[in-house]
Formats: sequence, structure tokens, C-alpha cells
Amino acid sequence: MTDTLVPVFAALGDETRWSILAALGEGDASASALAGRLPVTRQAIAKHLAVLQEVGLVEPVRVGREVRFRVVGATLDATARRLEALGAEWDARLAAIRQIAESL
Amino acid sequence: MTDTLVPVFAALGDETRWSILAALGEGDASASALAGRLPVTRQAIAKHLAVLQEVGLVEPVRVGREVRFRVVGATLDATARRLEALGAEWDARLAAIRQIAESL
DNA sequence: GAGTAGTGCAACTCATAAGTTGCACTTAGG
DNA sequence: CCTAAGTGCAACTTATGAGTTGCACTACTC
Repeated sequence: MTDTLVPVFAALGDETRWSILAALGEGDASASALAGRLPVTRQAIAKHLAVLQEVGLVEPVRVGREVRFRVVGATLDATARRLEALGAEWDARLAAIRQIAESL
Repeated sequence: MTDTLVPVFAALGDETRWSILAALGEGDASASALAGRLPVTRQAIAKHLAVLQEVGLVEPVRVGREVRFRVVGATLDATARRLEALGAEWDARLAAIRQIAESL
């Protein structure tokens, strides 16, 4: 479960990829279109899109001869929920530890 | 707001740091103590702890001559909530875009 | 007060990721 | 058909991060 979670965080740990996600938030776009808005090359964007696609944060859609990408909101939601669950689990564990520590 | 979020994700995008967090979940520990449980050097762990501390996921506590670290569950919670909020915002935006697209 | 456990700092290697340039391939459109 | 827009692949440079070794410093402890 967690082994698929870490790469998602790694993907979200890059400013440029957030820029791409933000740009895609205003509508699906191709790598070439994104290259017009962002201060990086098309190929750099293509690599980032590959990374984002790998972890399921983005999805390719062929439209004619171009490949547009759309944000998969569900992946973001799922990641948030799993992180929240982990946080709750941690809180419980930490609370238990503190209780043990106090009883000493 | 978001500018402090990305480094947190970058910090969470490393397996070794998750190992450290998991180990710290069983009780506060020093870098030397962690080095006994994990297959990496104390200095490597110290660096990871510095990164985790930088983003507020971990907190140092001096106990005599050693420095123990404890997990800050609140940071994990806050990160989850912010990610969830972003996901919701995104869903709304994507829904709006789809509605516009359908009306064409 | 001497020894030792624990920490901190610095320099180094090594791997990987980000970004670039260049070229080949494909496919819509006049 | 033939041009051009869009994409894909490959090689390269560069920067950064993970990990190591070595040594110096601090502060408990006996």
C-alpha cells in the first residue's frame, strides 16, 4: 500500500510539476501548449508528464494528432485520504506512547 | 501557503525517511539509536533528520548528552488537510470545465 | 580528571533527476 | 502530395541529493 504512495509524494515534491498541474487545472493541454506557458522546454515538460502519469496524477487523451493531458483528481483525493489515515494512526500511536511514558 | 507544502512532499518522497519516521513512531530516538536499526550510517540519518526537521515533520528533544527526535503528528495532519482541500478545489474546477465543454 | 558515548562539521564519491539540443517519425490540412 | 505542427527518442550537461569516511568537539560517567 505504502510502496505506491512514496512515488506520488516524490512526484509532488517538485515545483515545476506543480506548475504543470496548475496549468492543467485550467483545462487539458498538450506538452507543446504547456511549453508556451511555462519557462521550460517541451521535452522537459514531456518528462514531467511521464512522471505524473506514472503515479496516476495525470492521464493522456489523444485529440487528433496531439496528446492532451488531464488531471486525475481522484488520485489526489486518494493520496490525501491515505496520508490522513497515516496521520491518525500516528496520533494514536504517539498518544499511547505518551501514556506509557507518563505511567513510569 | 503552497510554497511550504512542496518541500514537505519532497521530504516524504524518500523511502529511507519513511523508515526513520516509522522507527520514530515506536518512540523517540537519537540518530545513533536509529543507526542501529536502519541499514544506513548515523550521518546519513542525521541528514535525513535535518530535512524532516526543516519541514516540521520531526522535532529535536535534548535528553542529557543525546538529541532524541519525535514525530510531529500535527504536521502530517495539516499536510493531509491541505492536500485534501487542493483535491476538492481541483474537482470543482474540473467539474466546471467539463460542464463548459459539454455545453459547446 | 581520564575515558567514552554522542554529536557536529567537512570533504568526497556516486547515482539520479532536471533540463537542454538535435533529429527522426507521424499525422492533420491546404 | 507536401508542408508543417506535434510528438517521440537518444545523447549530453549539469545540479542536486543520498550516502560514506574521517576527524574534531562536547559532555556524561566512573
